[in-house]
Amino acid sequence: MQTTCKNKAYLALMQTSKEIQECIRAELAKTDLHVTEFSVLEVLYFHGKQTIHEVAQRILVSSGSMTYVIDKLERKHLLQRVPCPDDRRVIHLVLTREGEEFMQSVMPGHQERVEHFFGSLSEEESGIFIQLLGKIKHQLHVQV
Amino acid sequence: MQTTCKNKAYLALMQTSKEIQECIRAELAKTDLHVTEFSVLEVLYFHGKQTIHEVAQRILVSSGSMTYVIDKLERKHLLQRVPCPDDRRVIHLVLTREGEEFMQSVMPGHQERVEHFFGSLSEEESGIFIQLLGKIKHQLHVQV
DNA sequence: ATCAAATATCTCAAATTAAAGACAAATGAT
DNA sequence: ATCATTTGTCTTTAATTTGAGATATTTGAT
Repeated sequence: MQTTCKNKAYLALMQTSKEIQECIRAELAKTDLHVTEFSVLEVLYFHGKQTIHEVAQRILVSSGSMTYVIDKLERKHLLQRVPCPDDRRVIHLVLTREGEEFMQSVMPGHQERVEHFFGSLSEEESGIFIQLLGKIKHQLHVQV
Repeated sequence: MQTTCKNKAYLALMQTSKEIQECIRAELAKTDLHVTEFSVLEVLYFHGKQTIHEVAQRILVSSGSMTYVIDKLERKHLLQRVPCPDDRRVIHLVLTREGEEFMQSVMPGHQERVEHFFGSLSEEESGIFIQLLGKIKHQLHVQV
């Protein structure tokens, strides 16, 4: 029944991320947004105009889910689909002014919460943590 | 548009865990099991007999999902519900012999994959990683 | 002993997600 | 220029998950 050190790391990683997701969900409940919706807005807020495909790759959801979640966000007037004139297959997503304002009002609290989550880590430890995650993430794409 | 160091850590954590989950899903596709089903089996495999409630807490899914997923696993003869005589509200989950054998056949490959994911980390780094996750996880339960 | 509150599981409806395939547009090889 | 391939989005269907409420049991206070 012995688990290796790597397995411990794996379990800790998966469980911690899930707990964080749960906290974020609870936080977002007040705003009538779900985690996936918020993730889309977050990408646009930080990176500006993006194609649907780009956003999907960043937040790792299927194209079907993207359509669904964009529909909802568009109905809430938080973002807009903008067809790309250069490539007619492509649709860009942009925050509406309302969406921008919404994010500006929500992000401070969100950031604060994130700061709190990682508050027990020193700057140095945060740096190390990011670096280790980078190594792991890189390794994921290395073929066996 | 500047993101803090902690926010980078947060995004890296969430994205890496999601990518890993995606890898695991792809791996499990061959076995006709879904991630949640496998997670339940994993808990039982490592910790032995557990109540439904205990498993739910470990893998962080709702009670409704537990019922659903246990039904499926029971139909596949991989585990059994065993009512607890001491507390008649409680139901224990135990791997069947078939379930035990299945896990024994699958775990080596799974472990190998996990080892691969974390293969770019030294033993020392893995230890640090676990330690940092522990700090973060602990902090999650600290009230603001 | 009684009763309110807490706990463990289940049920069912609604929301979310993924998976597969369809379609249109762009790309690249010939 | 043509055509197969790839890319980006959408549609549809089926599977999964949550959330709220129901039930049964236990616990703890009176």
